[in-house]
Amino acid sequence: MSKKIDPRVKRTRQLLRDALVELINEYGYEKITVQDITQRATLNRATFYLHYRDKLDLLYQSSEEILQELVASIRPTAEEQTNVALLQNGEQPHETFVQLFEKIAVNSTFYKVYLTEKNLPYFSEGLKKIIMDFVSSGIYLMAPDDQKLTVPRDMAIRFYAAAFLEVVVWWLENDMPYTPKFMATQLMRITMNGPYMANPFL
Amino acid sequence: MSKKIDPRVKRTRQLLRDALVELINEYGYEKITVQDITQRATLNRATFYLHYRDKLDLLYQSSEEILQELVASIRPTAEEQTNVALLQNGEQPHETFVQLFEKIAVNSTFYKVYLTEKNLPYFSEGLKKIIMDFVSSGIYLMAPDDQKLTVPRDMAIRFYAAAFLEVVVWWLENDMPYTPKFMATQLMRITMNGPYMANPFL
DNA sequence: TAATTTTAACGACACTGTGTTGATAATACA
DNA sequence: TGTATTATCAACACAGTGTCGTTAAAATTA
Repeated sequence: MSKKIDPRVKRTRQLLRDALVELINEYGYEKITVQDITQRATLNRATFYLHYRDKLDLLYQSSEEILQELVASIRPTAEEQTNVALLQNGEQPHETFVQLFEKIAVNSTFYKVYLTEKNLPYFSEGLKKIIMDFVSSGIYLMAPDDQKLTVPRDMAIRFYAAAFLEVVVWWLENDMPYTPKFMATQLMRITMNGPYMANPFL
Repeated sequence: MSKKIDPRVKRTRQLLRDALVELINEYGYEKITVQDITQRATLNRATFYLHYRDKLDLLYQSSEEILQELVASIRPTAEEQTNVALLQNGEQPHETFVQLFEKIAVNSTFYKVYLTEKNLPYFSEGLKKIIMDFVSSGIYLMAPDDQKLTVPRDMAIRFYAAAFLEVVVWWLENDMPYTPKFMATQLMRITMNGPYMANPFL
């Protein structure tokens, strides 16, 4: 049951999504109107409403599409899901996060706009939730028992998810000065060892 | 040179700011209009424009006021600013963060609305910047030399600032289940020791 | 207290952007 | 080729904005 999509529909939606990214980048999400979007996409304004309810709906569907694609592209290896030793090593990058940075690097122009634009609905929150899932299963693997945690579990999950997301944004804002692998290594180091080098006098 | 403020002006602005918080809490920032705000404040719509340029301007000035008040209320002790030993102890809460949580607790209804409302302009970013300053000076005190850091300095600052902010939001969303002192202690523990209890087999 | 200044209230206005509709033209597909 | 489907276009009512001129109320000053 292959449902064929009218190529005109596909074309129109792509034009609208591309126009949205461009205009957010140029003027910011709040400033732009449906009129602006359709004008940039060289489409009639009424056509917009044949596909999306409003500006927010267009943004939401665009965001979902990209985030779903990200999740689908990150498949943790079976070994990594069970091998605790890999996670314990503070110098060994976590493969999931290497893939995360790599995938973002491929679509970096898109991610940069959607993540660095302040107060853009949905996208940052959506990515944070995805990262929370990764963090949550990572912590569970290392410490299935709450007593092995230094702080309440849900606090720890949100602590690191927000921190990781912020580092991703930092990386994009600075035009990706390091490789995905290096970034994943850094995240692992700061998480396992904290901000300071081990103090021999401690 | 004491500049006297007309009490009518003070009253009007307070009414508008209170109405804004209420309506954000009830309907969300995006949904509400200047009309709604003045109606809730029992003021004429034209009066609004005598004091603020638009809805965003009202939000911005309200946010600035609260954040300035927060900064002013947090005065680090001289000892804390120089005594590295206090910071090194992972079980001793940092006094700055105790005060931060305490101040937020006092105005918790306001902070809860402004911090948990998604995509509210200015406020979260403003608080994050304030926390970044605290984190930055804390890290500088512990590690004035970059070689003593596990990751690049600006990356570490943003990592922890975002993480701390997220924990504050988590605390408010869960209706402050722990005391400010406990929260500050938790932040210190997870920062210095990481998420997992020290492993004797490591 | 009385006079003067400042601010709020009110009604009206043009303007922008929205969401929809009905008719027509263009495109896709069987 | 014929039949859907989709896009275009002009027009419409509507909601919200920002401003203006006038009038009323309140605060400050003499």
